[in-house]
Amino acid sequence: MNRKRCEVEIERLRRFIPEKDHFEARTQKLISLVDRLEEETLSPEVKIFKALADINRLKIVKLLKEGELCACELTVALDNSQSTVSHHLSILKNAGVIKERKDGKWSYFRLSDGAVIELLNQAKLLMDE
Amino acid sequence: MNRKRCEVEIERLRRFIPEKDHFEARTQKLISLVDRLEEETLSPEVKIFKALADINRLKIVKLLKEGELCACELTVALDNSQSTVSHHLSILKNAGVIKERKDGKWSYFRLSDGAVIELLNQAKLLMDE
DNA sequence: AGTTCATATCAAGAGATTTTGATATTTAGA
DNA sequence: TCTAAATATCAAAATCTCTTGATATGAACT
Repeated sequence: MNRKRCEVEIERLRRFIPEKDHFEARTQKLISLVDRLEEETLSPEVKIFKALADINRLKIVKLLKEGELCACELTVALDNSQSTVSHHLSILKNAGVIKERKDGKWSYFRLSDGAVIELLNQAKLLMDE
Repeated sequence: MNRKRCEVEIERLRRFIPEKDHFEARTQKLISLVDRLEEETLSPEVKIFKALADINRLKIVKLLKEGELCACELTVALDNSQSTVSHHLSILKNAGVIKERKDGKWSYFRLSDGAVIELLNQAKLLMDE
């Protein structure tokens, strides 16, 4: 969002809003808010939400709430192909939602933080409301 | 996930795990967990995460944290086309993340609940960790 | 060393989402 | 009633994401 364009737009919008002072305040607030929204800050957040925005990955996360599981157990549980599960696990790991521990030929996964559970709880709260 | 297939898999896995009793307990737990994961319960949650899994929609939500804004203000702020913003707003509304109030020819949007802000806070917590 | 199993990676196809431009709908005001 | 503005909707193109099947890698066991 570039500031010049925004100011041009303010001029345009100004014509349609009766209380000019109030409008002035609104758009000023808007401009400063947009300026503070940096894409670099937002993309790790998008990554987390993207990671949770899939039914298979959400199932994985819910299974891991109860404790550590290996990739092979998750493959059985989800009834998906091995490569699909591996792909989903890498997306979750990449987003920082889960952590991996290797033991011989097995890979064990666990939730990386209690914040994940809180995230799910808040989503449920919003859902039920 | 069907139970019979799961039990066949247990037989297969049993051969690779030394402590049979421990394994038995693990897989039993796994079976009961999977049985409790219903797709119907999970999809509204997926919908919420999908709604937040886009940089433009996340920007909208962050702008709305500070208060109500109309669609035209959001269009200016996001520097996107009118139809794109309208589309993103309808996805957020549909997921229950935002609420709409119509006033004349304007549509004003606001976060539907404090849970949305908490959701973002938890994501940030996870991100920073 | 050779085999087997667990997991990762890759390329291709199927499917979903996002953006765009055009066109509708609704509301306010002349 | 006519016009202009705000928003919604639609179809098509562009872009992602998911799944699959094939193959690669690396650990454990013989």
